Amino acid sequence: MALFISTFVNKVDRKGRVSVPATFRAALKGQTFNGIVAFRSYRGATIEACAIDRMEELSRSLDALDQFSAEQDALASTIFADAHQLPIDGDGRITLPPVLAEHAGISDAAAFVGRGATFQIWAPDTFSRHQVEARKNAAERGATLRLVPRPKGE
Amino acid sequence: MALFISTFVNKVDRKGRVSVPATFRAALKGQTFNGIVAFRSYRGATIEACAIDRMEELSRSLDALDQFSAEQDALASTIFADAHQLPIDGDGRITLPPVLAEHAGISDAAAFVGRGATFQIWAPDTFSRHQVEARKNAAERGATLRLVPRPKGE
DNA sequence: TTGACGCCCATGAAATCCCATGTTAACCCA
DNA sequence: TGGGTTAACATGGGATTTCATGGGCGTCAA
Repeated sequence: MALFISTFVNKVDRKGRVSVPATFRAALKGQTFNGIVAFRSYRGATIEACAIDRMEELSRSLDALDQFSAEQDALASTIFADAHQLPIDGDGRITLPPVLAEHAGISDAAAFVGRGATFQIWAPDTFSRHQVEARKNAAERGATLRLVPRPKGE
Repeated sequence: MALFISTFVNKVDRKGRVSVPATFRAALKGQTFNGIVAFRSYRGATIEACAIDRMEELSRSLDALDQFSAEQDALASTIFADAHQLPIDGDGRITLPPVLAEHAGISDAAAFVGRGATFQIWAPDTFSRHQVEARKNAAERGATLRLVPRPKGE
């Protein structure tokens, strides 16, 4: 299972390219598609990203719903239609599509933020503000987490 | 596993030809039929499309319904009877049959919309309106998708 | 003959690959 | 432990290929 940890800030060059942090690339090894899948977050000014495996899982989950149902339709067009497949080039970089960069307010630098099985891409200053908020929030609410037992065979 | 992701808008030339997005073509590789299967959606002004493999799956699912039932008959005649096999030419294009183009209101451009295992073909402006709706719908209902565990051996 | 269709080629723009460089971090050896 | 060497990585720019798109030509059938 791919694990994305820590935060890295890299530059965006005039072609719109950014290096994907080396540790993230390592986590992506052995996928059927050498790259990431990215889409606009519907919760804020950030880009959500994950490996293609996760999309395959999502697709299977969609198949479990009734084909041609309204629910299936809404989810499919929200998740898959808006996603972008970003291949990683020989130098470990991706090119950010303008739509995504604008949504996140990214211009000359991008912050890669690990979230476990997925990660996010932020404009660095937007992220620092967000992080302060999130920490405060967690402290106030005394957020806790219960560990889920490991599935068999992993 | 074939996965159709993202949205691409391509032009329709005066012969009725459209380029199938390169990534979609890649997802279609290794099929028994080099092309797509397309039929009019009965839910809206769009064309449903998928690989030939998917039709075989649908056929199996259809067999699981009661033979001669109203539902089985409805699906069989809306999907299979209406389906067109559209071969992909040497330049990666298909020719849209007038019946389908008219149903979707497509004239000079077509939007290829990924939905995981399948995709849709829309008139670009019709689709943008639909997408706004779908997003709102998904957000309101807080629609989430329970991830289905990965099958063994994958 | 005319139109539908398949096949081939030309073109411009955009995406991708390739190489060069500086900088930082890891490593090794005395 | 400290200094020097090496390797990994991020980054910039140029070269090359892919891709979408337009058009032409021959074939076949109505």
